[in-house]
Amino acid sequence: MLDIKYIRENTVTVKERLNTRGTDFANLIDRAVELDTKRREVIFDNEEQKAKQNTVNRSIPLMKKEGRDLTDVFEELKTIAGKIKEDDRVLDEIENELESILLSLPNIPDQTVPVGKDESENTEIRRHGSPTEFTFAAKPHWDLGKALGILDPETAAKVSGARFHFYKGLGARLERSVINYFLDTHTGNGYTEVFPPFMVNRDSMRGTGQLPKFEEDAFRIANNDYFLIPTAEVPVTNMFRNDILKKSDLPIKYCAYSACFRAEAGSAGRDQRGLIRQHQFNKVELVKFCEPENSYDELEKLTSDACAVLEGLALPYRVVLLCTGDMGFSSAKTYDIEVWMPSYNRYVEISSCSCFTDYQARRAAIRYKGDVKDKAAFVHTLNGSGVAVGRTVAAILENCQNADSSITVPEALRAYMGTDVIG
RNA sequence: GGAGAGGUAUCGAAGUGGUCAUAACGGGGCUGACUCGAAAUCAGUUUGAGAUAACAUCUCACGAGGGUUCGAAUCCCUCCCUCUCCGCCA
Repeated sequence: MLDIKYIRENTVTVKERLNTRGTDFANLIDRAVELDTKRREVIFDNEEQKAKQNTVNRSIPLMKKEGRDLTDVFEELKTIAGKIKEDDRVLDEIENELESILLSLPNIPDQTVPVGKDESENTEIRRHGSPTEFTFAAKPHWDLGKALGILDPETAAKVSGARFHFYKGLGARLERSVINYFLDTHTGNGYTEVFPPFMVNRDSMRGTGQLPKFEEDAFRIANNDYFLIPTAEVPVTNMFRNDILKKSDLPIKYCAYSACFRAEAGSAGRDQRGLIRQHQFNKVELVKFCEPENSYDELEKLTSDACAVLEGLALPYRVVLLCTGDMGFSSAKTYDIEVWMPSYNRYVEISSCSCFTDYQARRAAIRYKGDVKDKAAFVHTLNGSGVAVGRTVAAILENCQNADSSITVPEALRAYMGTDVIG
Protein backbone atom coordinates (compact mmCIF):
# COMPACT_ATOMS: atom_id res chain seq x y z
CA MET A 1 0.00 0.00 0.00
CA LEU A 2 1.22 3.46 -0.82
CA ASP A 3 1.25 6.24 1.75
CA ILE A 4 -1.66 8.59 1.11
CA LYS A 5 0.41 11.47 2.49
CA TYR A 6 3.09 10.75 -0.08
CA ILE A 7 0.48 10.55 -2.84
CA ARG A 8 -1.02 13.85 -1.70
CA GLU A 9 2.31 15.65 -1.69
CA ASN A 10 3.73 14.04 -4.86
CA THR A 11 0.64 13.43 -6.95
CA VAL A 12 2.26 14.13 -10.33
CA THR A 13 5.32 11.98 -9.65
CA VAL A 14 3.24 9.07 -8.38
CA LYS A 15 1.05 9.16 -11.48
CA GLU A 16 4.05 9.26 -13.81
CA ARG A 17 5.84 6.44 -12.11
CA LEU A 18 2.85 4.15 -11.71
CA ASN A 19 1.97 4.70 -15.34
CA THR A 20 5.32 3.18 -16.35
CA ARG A 21 3.73 -0.15 -15.40
CA GLY A 22 1.57 0.18 -18.48
CA THR A 23 -1.74 0.98 -16.81
CA ASP A 24 -3.10 4.45 -16.29
CA PHE A 25 -3.84 5.03 -12.61
CA ALA A 26 -4.36 8.80 -12.92
CA ASN A 27 -8.11 8.72 -12.30
CA LEU A 28 -7.80 6.49 -9.28
CA ILE A 29 -5.08 8.69 -7.86
CA ASP A 30 -7.11 11.85 -8.38
CA ARG A 31 -10.05 10.21 -6.67
CA ALA A 32 -7.83 9.14 -3.76
CA VAL A 33 -6.54 12.67 -3.27
CA GLU A 34 -10.07 14.03 -3.45
CA LEU A 35 -11.28 11.51 -0.86
CA ASP A 36 -8.33 12.31 1.35
CA THR A 37 -9.19 16.01 1.32
CA LYS A 38 -12.79 15.26 2.18
CA ARG A 39 -11.69 12.84 4.83
CA ARG A 40 -9.60 15.43 6.60
CA GLU A 41 -12.40 17.98 6.48
CA VAL A 42 -14.81 15.56 8.10
CA ILE A 43 -12.24 14.51 10.71
CA PHE A 44 -11.61 18.13 11.65
CA ASP A 45 -15.29 18.83 12.15
CA ASN A 46 -15.97 15.52 13.86
CA GLU A 47 -13.14 15.87 16.34
CA GLU A 48 -14.35 19.33 17.32
CA GLN A 49 -17.74 17.84 18.15
CA LYS A 50 -16.16 14.99 20.07
CA ALA A 51 -14.01 17.36 22.10
CA LYS A 52 -17.11 19.33 23.05
CA GLN A 53 -18.98 16.16 23.92
CA ASN A 54 -16.13 14.97 26.10
CA THR A 55 -15.89 18.27 27.97
CA VAL A 56 -19.58 18.35 28.82
CA ASN A 57 -19.70 14.64 29.62
CA ARG A 58 -16.88 15.00 32.08
CA SER A 59 -18.73 17.67 34.02
CA ILE A 60 -21.97 15.71 34.30
CA PRO A 61 -21.17 13.77 37.49
CA LEU A 62 -20.26 17.05 39.19
CA MET A 63 -23.46 18.76 38.08
CA LYS A 64 -25.44 15.74 39.21
CA LYS A 65 -23.83 16.02 42.62
CA GLU A 66 -24.92 19.65 42.79
CA GLY A 67 -28.43 18.48 42.06
CA ARG A 68 -28.78 20.49 38.86
CA ASP A 69 -31.51 19.82 36.37
CA LEU A 70 -29.74 18.33 33.36
CA THR A 71 -32.61 18.17 30.89
CA ASP A 72 -31.24 20.97 28.70
CA VAL A 73 -27.72 19.58 28.85
CA PHE A 74 -28.85 16.14 27.73
CA GLU A 75 -30.86 17.73 24.95
CA GLU A 76 -27.76 19.51 23.64
CA LEU A 77 -25.63 16.39 24.01
CA LYS A 78 -28.15 14.39 22.09
CA THR A 79 -27.82 16.82 19.18
CA ILE A 80 -24.04 16.60 19.30
CA ALA A 81 -24.16 12.80 19.47
CA GLY A 82 -26.37 12.79 16.40
CA LYS A 83 -23.89 14.92 14.44
CA ILE A 84 -21.02 12.72 15.51
CA LYS A 85 -22.84 9.62 14.43
CA GLU A 86 -23.58 11.12 11.02
CA ASP A 87 -19.97 12.28 10.61
CA ASP A 88 -18.73 8.83 11.60
CA ARG A 89 -20.94 7.28 8.98
CA VAL A 90 -19.70 9.64 6.27
CA LEU A 91 -16.12 9.13 7.36
CA ASP A 92 -16.57 5.39 7.23
CA GLU A 93 -17.78 5.57 3.65
CA ILE A 94 -14.93 7.83 2.60
CA GLU A 95 -12.30 5.69 4.29
CA ASN A 96 -13.66 2.48 2.81
CA GLU A 97 -13.50 3.86 -0.70
CA LEU A 98 -10.09 5.38 -0.09
CA GLU A 99 -8.75 2.12 1.30
CA SER A 100 -10.03 0.07 -1.59
CA ILE A 101 -8.33 2.45 -4.01
CA LEU A 102 -5.07 2.33 -2.08
CA LEU A 103 -5.21 -1.47 -1.99
CA SER A 104 -5.61 -1.55 -5.75
CA LEU A 105 -2.60 0.65 -6.51
CA PRO A 106 0.65 -1.24 -7.16
CA ASN A 107 4.02 -0.31 -5.69
CA ILE A 108 6.08 2.48 -7.23
CA PRO A 109 8.95 1.08 -9.31
CA ASP A 110 12.41 2.03 -8.10
CA GLN A 111 14.34 4.63 -10.14
CA THR A 112 16.84 1.99 -11.25
CA VAL A 113 14.14 -0.15 -12.88
CA PRO A 114 14.14 0.19 -16.67
CA VAL A 115 10.90 1.46 -18.16
CA GLY A 116 9.39 -1.05 -20.55
CA LYS A 117 6.12 -2.60 -21.57
CA ASP A 118 6.69 -6.33 -21.14
CA GLU A 119 9.26 -9.07 -20.72
CA SER A 120 10.88 -8.27 -24.06
CA GLU A 121 12.27 -5.12 -22.46
CA ASN A 122 13.84 -6.75 -19.41
CA THR A 123 17.57 -6.27 -19.00
CA GLU A 124 19.95 -9.21 -18.76
CA ILE A 125 22.34 -8.52 -15.90
CA ARG A 126 24.69 -11.49 -16.03
CA ARG A 127 25.08 -15.08 -17.14
CA HIS A 128 26.64 -17.99 -15.36
CA GLY A 129 27.78 -20.94 -17.42
CA SER A 130 26.60 -21.37 -20.96
CA PRO A 131 23.72 -23.30 -22.51
CA THR A 132 24.30 -27.03 -22.28
CA GLU A 133 25.38 -28.69 -25.52
CA PHE A 134 24.64 -32.29 -26.38
CA THR A 135 26.27 -34.74 -28.76
CA PHE A 136 22.98 -36.60 -29.01
CA ALA A 137 19.32 -35.70 -29.35
CA ALA A 138 18.43 -34.37 -25.90
CA LYS A 139 15.01 -35.18 -24.47
CA PRO A 140 12.61 -32.94 -22.61
CA HIS A 141 12.26 -33.76 -18.92
CA TRP A 142 8.75 -35.17 -19.33
CA ASP A 143 10.07 -37.80 -21.73
CA LEU A 144 13.02 -38.53 -19.46
CA GLY A 145 10.68 -38.78 -16.47
CA LYS A 146 8.57 -41.30 -18.31
CA ALA A 147 11.53 -43.30 -19.61
CA LEU A 148 12.99 -43.51 -16.12
CA GLY A 149 9.62 -44.19 -14.47
CA ILE A 150 10.08 -41.32 -12.03
CA LEU A 151 7.40 -38.84 -13.18
CA ASP A 152 3.76 -39.82 -13.54
CA PRO A 153 1.34 -37.07 -14.54
CA GLU A 154 -1.26 -39.55 -15.85
CA THR A 155 -1.94 -41.11 -12.47
CA ALA A 156 -1.97 -37.62 -10.93
CA ALA A 157 -4.59 -36.59 -13.50
CA LYS A 158 -6.78 -39.48 -12.38
CA VAL A 159 -6.27 -38.81 -8.70
CA SER A 160 -6.41 -35.02 -8.84
CA GLY A 161 -6.55 -33.46 -12.26
CA ALA A 162 -4.43 -31.60 -14.78
CA ARG A 163 -1.28 -29.83 -13.60
CA PHE A 164 -0.40 -32.33 -10.89
CA HIS A 165 2.37 -34.92 -10.72
CA PHE A 166 3.30 -38.04 -8.91
CA TYR A 167 7.04 -38.40 -8.44
CA LYS A 168 8.19 -41.96 -7.93
CA GLY A 169 11.29 -43.74 -6.71
CA LEU A 170 14.46 -41.76 -7.33
CA GLY A 171 12.32 -38.97 -8.77
CA ALA A 172 10.61 -38.46 -5.42
CA ARG A 173 13.97 -38.76 -3.75
CA LEU A 174 15.44 -36.18 -6.11
CA GLU A 175 12.72 -33.68 -5.21
CA ARG A 176 13.37 -34.25 -1.52
CA SER A 177 17.14 -34.06 -2.00
CA VAL A 178 16.87 -30.73 -3.75
CA ILE A 179 14.71 -29.33 -0.95
CA ASN A 180 17.21 -30.45 1.67
CA TYR A 181 20.18 -29.19 -0.31
CA PHE A 182 18.56 -25.77 -0.70
CA LEU A 183 17.64 -25.47 2.98
CA ASP A 184 21.06 -26.63 4.14
CA THR A 185 22.78 -24.15 1.86
CA HIS A 186 20.66 -21.21 2.99
CA THR A 187 20.86 -21.98 6.68
CA GLY A 188 24.62 -22.14 6.15
CA ASN A 189 24.38 -18.61 4.77
CA GLY A 190 22.68 -17.21 7.84
CA TYR A 191 19.01 -17.79 7.10
CA THR A 192 16.88 -19.25 9.87
CA GLU A 193 14.77 -22.15 8.70
CA VAL A 194 11.04 -21.95 9.31
CA PHE A 195 8.35 -24.37 8.34
CA PRO A 196 5.11 -22.44 7.85
CA PRO A 197 1.43 -23.30 7.67
CA PHE A 198 0.26 -23.98 4.12
CA MET A 199 -3.10 -22.31 4.73
CA VAL A 200 -3.50 -18.69 5.76
CA ASN A 201 -6.33 -16.32 6.54
CA ARG A 202 -7.59 -13.40 4.49
CA ASP A 203 -5.66 -10.78 6.46
CA SER A 204 -2.39 -12.48 5.59
CA MET A 205 -3.21 -12.71 1.90
CA ARG A 206 -4.00 -9.02 1.98
CA GLY A 207 -0.86 -8.15 3.91
CA THR A 208 1.45 -9.41 1.19
CA GLY A 209 -0.70 -8.13 -1.67
CA GLN A 210 -2.40 -11.24 -3.11
CA LEU A 211 -5.80 -9.88 -2.04
CA PRO A 212 -8.09 -8.22 -2.82
CA LYS A 213 -6.98 -7.89 -6.43
CA PHE A 214 -5.85 -11.40 -7.32
CA GLU A 215 -8.31 -13.64 -5.53
CA GLU A 216 -8.97 -15.73 -8.64
CA ASP A 217 -5.30 -16.83 -8.69
CA ALA A 218 -5.59 -18.50 -5.29
CA PHE A 219 -7.23 -21.67 -4.03
CA ARG A 220 -9.71 -20.96 -1.26
CA ILE A 221 -10.79 -23.57 1.26
CA ALA A 222 -14.52 -24.03 0.94
CA ASN A 223 -15.57 -24.50 4.56
CA ASN A 224 -13.25 -21.89 6.10
CA ASP A 225 -12.11 -18.58 4.82
CA TYR A 226 -8.59 -19.96 4.44
CA PHE A 227 -6.39 -19.84 1.36
CA LEU A 228 -3.79 -22.34 0.21
CA ILE A 229 -0.56 -20.39 0.10
CA PRO A 230 0.72 -19.47 -3.37
CA THR A 231 4.20 -19.10 -1.84
CA ALA A 232 5.79 -19.29 1.62
CA GLU A 233 6.27 -15.53 1.31
CA VAL A 234 2.70 -15.14 2.58
CA PRO A 235 2.90 -16.96 5.93
CA VAL A 236 6.51 -15.99 6.59
CA THR A 237 6.12 -12.26 5.88
CA ASN A 238 2.92 -12.18 7.90
CA MET A 239 4.63 -13.68 10.93
CA PHE A 240 5.25 -10.10 12.00
CA ARG A 241 1.96 -8.57 10.92
CA ASN A 242 0.94 -5.82 13.39
CA ASP A 243 4.24 -6.16 15.23
CA ILE A 244 6.92 -3.65 16.12
CA LEU A 245 10.35 -5.22 15.72
CA LYS A 246 13.50 -4.21 17.53
CA LYS A 247 15.93 -2.37 15.30
CA SER A 248 18.76 -4.41 16.78
CA ASP A 249 17.10 -7.62 15.51
CA LEU A 250 17.25 -6.46 11.87
CA PRO A 251 17.89 -7.76 9.33
CA ILE A 252 15.80 -10.87 9.96
CA LYS A 253 16.50 -13.60 7.39
CA TYR A 254 14.30 -16.65 7.00
CA CYS A 255 14.30 -19.54 4.59
CA ALA A 256 11.24 -21.73 4.32
CA TYR A 257 10.26 -24.81 2.42
CA SER A 258 6.62 -25.05 1.45
CA ALA A 259 4.34 -26.51 -1.13
CA CYS A 260 2.81 -23.71 -3.21
CA PHE A 261 -0.66 -23.74 -4.71
CA ARG A 262 -1.72 -21.69 -7.69
CA ALA A 263 -4.96 -21.73 -9.61
CA GLU A 264 -3.13 -20.70 -12.79
CA ALA A 265 -6.24 -18.91 -13.97
CA GLY A 266 -5.62 -17.51 -17.40
CA SER A 267 -2.67 -19.70 -18.25
CA ALA A 268 -4.63 -22.46 -19.96
CA GLY A 269 -2.61 -23.98 -22.76
CA ARG A 270 0.74 -22.72 -21.50
CA ASP A 271 3.43 -25.16 -20.38
CA GLN A 272 1.08 -28.09 -20.49
CA ARG A 273 3.70 -30.77 -20.26
CA GLY A 274 6.14 -31.48 -17.50
CA LEU A 275 6.87 -29.81 -14.22
CA ILE A 276 7.03 -26.17 -15.29
CA ARG A 277 3.51 -25.03 -14.44
CA GLN A 278 1.69 -27.01 -11.76
CA HIS A 279 -1.19 -26.31 -9.39
CA GLN A 280 1.02 -27.60 -6.61
CA PHE A 281 4.77 -27.29 -6.54
CA ASN A 282 7.54 -27.18 -3.97
CA LYS A 283 9.63 -24.12 -3.31
CA VAL A 284 12.21 -22.92 -0.85
CA GLU A 285 11.65 -19.26 -0.19
CA LEU A 286 13.97 -16.59 1.21
CA VAL A 287 12.38 -13.75 3.19
CA LYS A 288 14.04 -10.71 4.72
CA PHE A 289 12.97 -7.85 6.94
CA CYS A 290 15.39 -4.95 7.03
CA GLU A 291 15.84 -1.24 7.61
CA PRO A 292 14.83 0.99 4.70
CA GLU A 293 18.34 2.28 3.99
CA ASN A 294 19.70 -1.25 3.39
CA SER A 295 16.93 -2.79 1.37
CA TYR A 296 18.44 -2.56 -2.10
CA ASP A 297 21.78 -3.91 -0.86
CA GLU A 298 19.85 -6.72 0.77
CA LEU A 299 18.14 -7.41 -2.55
CA GLU A 300 21.52 -7.87 -4.25
CA LYS A 301 22.62 -10.26 -1.49
CA LEU A 302 19.36 -12.16 -1.54
CA THR A 303 19.61 -12.61 -5.30
CA SER A 304 23.14 -13.94 -5.10
CA ASP A 305 22.14 -16.24 -2.23
CA ALA A 306 19.49 -17.67 -4.55
CA CYS A 307 22.00 -17.96 -7.40
CA ALA A 308 24.38 -19.84 -5.12
CA VAL A 309 22.22 -22.96 -5.10
CA LEU A 310 22.15 -23.09 -8.90
CA GLU A 311 25.90 -22.65 -9.03
CA GLY A 312 26.19 -25.48 -6.52
CA LEU A 313 24.29 -27.67 -8.96
CA ALA A 314 26.34 -26.39 -11.91
CA LEU A 315 23.21 -25.36 -13.79
CA PRO A 316 23.58 -22.58 -16.38
CA TYR A 317 21.50 -19.54 -15.53
CA ARG A 318 21.14 -15.84 -16.11
CA VAL A 319 19.88 -12.95 -14.02
CA VAL A 320 17.38 -10.52 -15.53
CA LEU A 321 16.25 -7.17 -14.20
CA LEU A 322 12.53 -6.87 -14.83
CA CYS A 323 11.27 -3.72 -16.52
CA THR A 324 8.39 -1.68 -15.11
CA GLY A 325 5.78 -3.40 -17.27
CA ASP A 326 6.76 -6.94 -16.28
CA MET A 327 7.15 -6.44 -12.55
CA GLY A 328 4.81 -7.88 -9.92
CA PHE A 329 2.13 -5.78 -8.24
CA SER A 330 3.80 -5.28 -4.85
CA SER A 331 7.41 -5.09 -5.98
CA ALA A 332 9.59 -2.00 -6.40
CA LYS A 333 12.43 -3.91 -8.03
CA THR A 334 12.70 -7.51 -9.16
CA TYR A 335 15.46 -9.73 -10.47
CA ASP A 336 14.39 -12.95 -12.10
CA ILE A 337 16.80 -15.83 -12.14
CA GLU A 338 16.34 -18.01 -15.20
CA VAL A 339 17.78 -21.47 -15.62
CA TRP A 340 18.74 -22.95 -18.97
CA MET A 341 16.03 -25.36 -20.08
CA PRO A 342 17.12 -27.36 -23.16
CA SER A 343 13.59 -28.45 -24.10
CA TYR A 344 12.49 -24.82 -24.28
CA ASN A 345 15.79 -23.85 -25.90
CA ARG A 346 15.81 -20.78 -23.68
CA TYR A 347 16.20 -19.62 -20.12
CA VAL A 348 13.13 -20.24 -17.92
CA GLU A 349 12.25 -18.42 -14.72
CA ILE A 350 13.23 -20.37 -11.62
CA SER A 351 13.32 -17.57 -9.07
CA SER A 352 12.00 -14.08 -8.62
CA CYS A 353 13.77 -11.85 -6.08
CA SER A 354 12.02 -8.66 -5.08
CA CYS A 355 12.34 -5.66 -2.85
CA PHE A 356 8.91 -4.48 -1.74
CA THR A 357 10.18 -1.38 0.10
CA ASP A 358 7.53 -0.46 2.69
CA TYR A 359 4.63 -1.54 0.46
CA GLN A 360 3.90 -4.86 2.18
CA ALA A 361 4.99 -3.52 5.56
CA ARG A 362 2.40 -0.75 5.36
CA ARG A 363 -0.33 -3.19 4.35
CA ALA A 364 0.64 -5.63 7.08
CA ALA A 365 1.71 -3.00 9.64
CA ILE A 366 5.19 -4.41 10.19
CA ARG A 367 7.28 -1.75 11.93
CA TYR A 368 10.50 -1.38 13.85
CA LYS A 369 12.05 1.00 16.30
CA GLY A 370 15.39 1.44 18.02
CA ASP A 371 15.15 3.56 21.13
CA VAL A 372 11.99 3.90 23.17
CA LYS A 373 11.96 7.50 22.00
CA ASP A 374 12.03 6.58 18.31
CA LYS A 375 8.85 6.65 16.33
CA ALA A 376 7.94 3.26 14.93
CA ALA A 377 8.72 3.12 11.19
CA PHE A 378 7.87 0.59 8.53
CA VAL A 379 10.47 -2.06 7.76
CA HIS A 380 11.29 -3.02 4.20
CA THR A 381 10.41 -6.56 3.16
CA LEU A 382 12.11 -8.68 0.52
CA ASN A 383 11.77 -12.17 -0.75
CA GLY A 384 12.91 -14.47 -3.45
CA SER A 385 12.64 -18.08 -4.44
CA GLY A 386 15.71 -19.92 -3.35
CA VAL A 387 14.63 -21.58 -5.68
CA ALA A 388 11.63 -23.34 -7.24
CA VAL A 389 12.13 -27.05 -6.61
CA GLY A 390 10.07 -28.64 -9.40
CA ARG A 391 11.70 -26.49 -12.05
CA THR A 392 15.10 -27.32 -10.59
CA VAL A 393 14.34 -31.02 -10.92
CA ALA A 394 13.26 -30.43 -14.52
CA ALA A 395 16.48 -28.51 -15.18
CA ILE A 396 18.61 -31.23 -13.61
CA LEU A 397 16.95 -33.95 -15.67
CA GLU A 398 17.39 -32.03 -18.89
CA ASN A 399 20.86 -30.56 -18.37
CA CYS A 400 22.39 -33.66 -16.78
CA GLN A 401 20.96 -36.31 -19.13
CA ASN A 402 23.07 -38.83 -20.97
CA ALA A 403 22.59 -40.46 -24.36
CA ASP A 404 20.94 -43.50 -22.74
CA SER A 405 18.44 -41.23 -20.90
CA SER A 406 20.17 -41.79 -17.57
CA ILE A 407 20.82 -38.77 -15.37
CA THR A 408 24.16 -37.91 -13.83
CA VAL A 409 23.32 -36.65 -10.35
CA PRO A 410 25.03 -33.29 -9.61
CA GLU A 411 27.80 -33.75 -7.07
CA ALA A 412 26.14 -31.55 -4.47
CA LEU A 413 23.16 -33.90 -4.38
CA ARG A 414 24.92 -37.25 -4.30
CA ALA A 415 25.06 -37.55 -0.54
CA TYR A 416 21.34 -36.78 -0.38
CA MET A 417 20.51 -39.13 -3.25
CA GLY A 418 22.69 -42.02 -2.21
CA THR A 419 23.58 -42.55 -5.86
CA ASP A 420 25.57 -40.93 -8.68
CA VAL A 421 23.15 -41.76 -11.39
CA ILE A 422 19.45 -42.17 -12.07
CA GLY A 423 18.75 -44.72 -14.69
C1' G B 1 -17.19 -31.17 18.40
C1' G B 2 -19.16 -30.58 24.04
C1' A B 3 -18.54 -27.94 28.98
C1' G B 4 -16.13 -24.09 31.61
C1' A B 5 -12.63 -19.84 32.22
C1' G B 6 -10.33 -15.86 29.98
C1' G B 7 -8.29 -11.76 26.23
C1' U B 8 -6.72 -4.36 29.57
C1' A B 9 0.65 -1.29 28.25
C1' U B 10 6.93 -4.66 28.13
C1' C B 11 4.95 -8.85 31.79
C1' G B 12 1.41 -10.06 35.87
C1' A B 13 -2.97 -7.71 37.20
C1' A B 14 -7.12 -4.15 39.28
C1' G B 15 -11.11 -1.66 37.28
C1' U B 16 -18.60 -4.41 36.30
C1' G B 17 -22.18 2.69 33.34
C1' G B 18 -19.69 8.94 34.51
C1' U B 19 -16.15 12.76 38.01
C1' C B 20 -7.53 9.60 37.88
C1' A B 21 -7.10 5.08 30.84
C1' U B 22 -1.24 6.26 29.90
C1' A B 23 -4.56 3.31 32.83
C1' A B 24 -4.33 1.75 40.22
C1' C B 25 -1.02 -2.14 42.46
C1' G B 26 3.32 -5.40 41.55
C1' G B 27 7.43 -6.91 38.29
C1' G B 28 10.76 -5.72 34.04
C1' G B 29 13.47 -1.99 30.91
C1' C B 30 15.79 2.85 30.58
C1' U B 31 17.80 7.59 33.01
C1' G B 32 19.66 9.85 37.35
C1' A B 33 21.18 9.90 42.76
C1' C B 34 23.85 7.04 46.54
C1' U B 35 28.54 3.52 45.69
C1' C B 36 35.51 2.53 44.08
C1' G B 37 32.05 -0.73 41.34
C1' A B 38 27.81 -3.80 42.06
C1' A B 39 23.59 -5.25 44.91
C1' A B 40 19.99 -2.91 47.81
C1' U B 41 17.47 1.76 48.24
C1' C B 42 15.38 6.46 46.43
C1' A B 43 13.59 9.72 42.31
C1' G B 44 12.14 10.13 37.34
C1' U B 45 10.78 7.74 32.83
C1' U B 46 8.67 3.68 29.64
C1' U B 47 1.78 2.36 23.91
C1' G B 48 0.38 3.14 19.16
C1' A B 49 -2.51 5.62 15.29
C1' G B 50 -4.90 10.06 13.29
C1' A B 51 -5.96 15.65 12.60
C1' U B 52 -2.38 19.89 12.76
C1' A B 53 3.00 24.02 10.48
C1' A B 54 3.69 22.19 15.47
C1' C B 55 7.82 17.32 20.41
C1' A B 56 1.44 22.87 21.71
C1' U B 57 -3.52 21.02 21.49
C1' C B 58 -7.37 17.74 20.17
C1' U B 59 -9.36 12.82 18.61
C1' C B 60 -9.23 7.45 18.55
C1' A B 61 -7.74 2.48 20.45
C1' C B 62 -9.28 -2.21 26.74
C1' G B 63 -9.10 -9.30 21.17
C1' A B 64 -12.18 -7.66 16.29
C1' G B 65 -16.75 -5.73 14.42
C1' G B 66 -21.67 -3.99 15.38
C1' G B 67 -25.66 -2.21 18.94
C1' U B 68 -27.97 0.29 23.43
C1' U B 69 -26.85 5.22 25.99
C1' C B 70 -26.04 12.16 26.66
C1' G B 71 -21.82 8.88 28.16
C1' A B 72 -19.31 1.82 27.43
C1' A B 73 -13.29 -1.69 29.43
C1' U B 74 -18.05 -2.28 32.09
C1' C B 75 -24.72 -3.82 29.33
C1' C B 76 -26.47 -6.61 24.50
C1' C B 77 -25.31 -9.27 19.64
C1' U B 78 -21.78 -11.61 16.05
C1' C B 79 -16.98 -13.32 15.16
C1' C B 80 -11.64 -14.47 16.34
C1' C B 81 -8.03 -16.27 19.65
C1' U B 82 -5.91 -18.52 24.35
C1' C B 83 -6.25 -21.87 28.59
C1' U B 84 -8.55 -26.26 31.47
C1' C B 85 -11.51 -30.74 31.27
C1' C B 86 -14.13 -34.34 28.02
C1' G B 87 -14.61 -36.48 23.07
C1' C B 88 -12.04 -37.44 18.44
C1' C B 89 -7.44 -37.87 16.00
C1' A B 90 -1.64 -38.16 13.41
